[in-house]
Amino acid sequence: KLTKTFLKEWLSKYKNADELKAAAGEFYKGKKIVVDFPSPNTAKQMHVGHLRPMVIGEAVQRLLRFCGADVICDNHIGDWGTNFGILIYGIKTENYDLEKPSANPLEDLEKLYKLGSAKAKESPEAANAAREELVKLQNGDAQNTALWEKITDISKEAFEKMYKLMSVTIDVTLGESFYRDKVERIYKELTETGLAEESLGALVVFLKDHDRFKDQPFIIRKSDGASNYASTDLATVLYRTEHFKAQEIIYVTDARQQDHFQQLFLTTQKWFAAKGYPLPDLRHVWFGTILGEDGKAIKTKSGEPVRLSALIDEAVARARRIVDEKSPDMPEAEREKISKVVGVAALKYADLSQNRTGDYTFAWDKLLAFDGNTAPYLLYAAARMHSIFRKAGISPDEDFSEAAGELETEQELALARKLAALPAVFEMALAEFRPHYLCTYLFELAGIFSAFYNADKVIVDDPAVKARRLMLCSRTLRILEAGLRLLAIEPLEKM
RNA sequence: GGGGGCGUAGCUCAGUGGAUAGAGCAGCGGUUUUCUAAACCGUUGGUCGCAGGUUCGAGUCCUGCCUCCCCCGCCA
Repeated sequence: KLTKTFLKEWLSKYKNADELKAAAGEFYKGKKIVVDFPSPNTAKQMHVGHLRPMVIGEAVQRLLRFCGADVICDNHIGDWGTNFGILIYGIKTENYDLEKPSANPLEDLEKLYKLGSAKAKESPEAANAAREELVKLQNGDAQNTALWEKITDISKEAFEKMYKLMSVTIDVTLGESFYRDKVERIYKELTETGLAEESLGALVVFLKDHDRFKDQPFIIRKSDGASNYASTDLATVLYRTEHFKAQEIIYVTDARQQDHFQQLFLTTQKWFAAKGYPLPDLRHVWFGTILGEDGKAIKTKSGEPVRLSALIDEAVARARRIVDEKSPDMPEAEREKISKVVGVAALKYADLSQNRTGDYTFAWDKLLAFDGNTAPYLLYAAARMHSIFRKAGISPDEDFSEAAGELETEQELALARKLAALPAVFEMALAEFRPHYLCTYLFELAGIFSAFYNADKVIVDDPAVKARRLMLCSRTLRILEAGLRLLAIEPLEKM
């Protein structure tokens, strides 16, 4: 039971995001953490499958930073592998000019890959030619290297646009190609320490004291001698430990990779222990699948993954229709800006508000519903708070605590109690990196505020009542906005 | 066969061993001369997949079973 005095003191103490951050900074105080996300593959357009790693990863990294961690967001792109042989083969057989301007170069590359892939399936000659292109690339052939670099540039440029649109933070981009020359050391050290062994021509790790992984191999070098996901991931752990001095590494990927990361973590533990390397905390923050109405992973009618850009366009268009309907008097430019913010925010929030370990059903109506536990509801609540201060001609940054009288009404107390509950929310959201706890809190906060807003008028004659209600509005606004920003949603002042 | 996840109101989902299991949507009924009605208030709706067990107390922990989704040697 929190007394009125305690609540008043709490509200007087934590006035804005900076003060909350200073207090929250104790949680992770200076801890060096690498967050691995969203890590897409190059030469492909982003699709609906990239939504979750982007929004969950970004929310997690922002929460960590807010709580005092020293974070590096490392975008571990898939820019190396067997598929480049087929792609280069496709580019060459079609005489495609990568320098030629195109409305959607990534879409062109996808088509070329499909073409090359189809040909390689049809004829052994084509399959061989594709393999040769790969070997040439791997051996540093000038022409193929130039093509590969251009493909990477085109991909990165397209990704940058998406990151900007989605407010995704990238500190470094060290993809799989970066670790090309770093895998030899992995083979050597894992063999030396007796962890890796030859099996069916491949180099594999069997974790002998593990019920399952004693028989299920962790393949770290393929039988053709090439590296794979496991090799580069091992090299990456080492690099992050040695170069970044990472104390914790967080991988944000889908649930299907759980076995991979368990094997990676267990192997790393044994390997680092044998070599005396400092072992960072290794965490796999995994998430479920976005399902279609049929209960299967979402696809378009033709069976293709839904483009992320198409999803965003649709969200913004739907937001626009609502803005036009609700605020017809607003200037065109402002309606456009609000639609963009609301549409993207709705898309992100629909994902973040779900417990990440479950699958969830995608439905346009639900994803873009502006009722209930959604971004528009929260944004609207914040906009109304701003409106109060605008109408009153007072800044929300003023300190109202001196003039504020004791909290009185049921709604005032409910709001104050909810505000003071914030620290527990951080604890919960961070314990297992589940941003939906923060979403639930913000939704409840906005709901209690709305009830308060309806029941207790803020701009009243009594100066003590007015001051304490303005104080409540100011604190609610600052916490709501800070919370939205942690979810990478930029609040609006009007809508 | 082994492993992971899911199963809670008509639908979509929350739920930290603790009180009479919650929200949104849908349904029904209200609220506006008053700071933005994208709001608020009230109300209908539950064998928490099934069966045992532990506990003063289980949606939550343990065991077994069932449905569905996913993973399990050269993709990432």
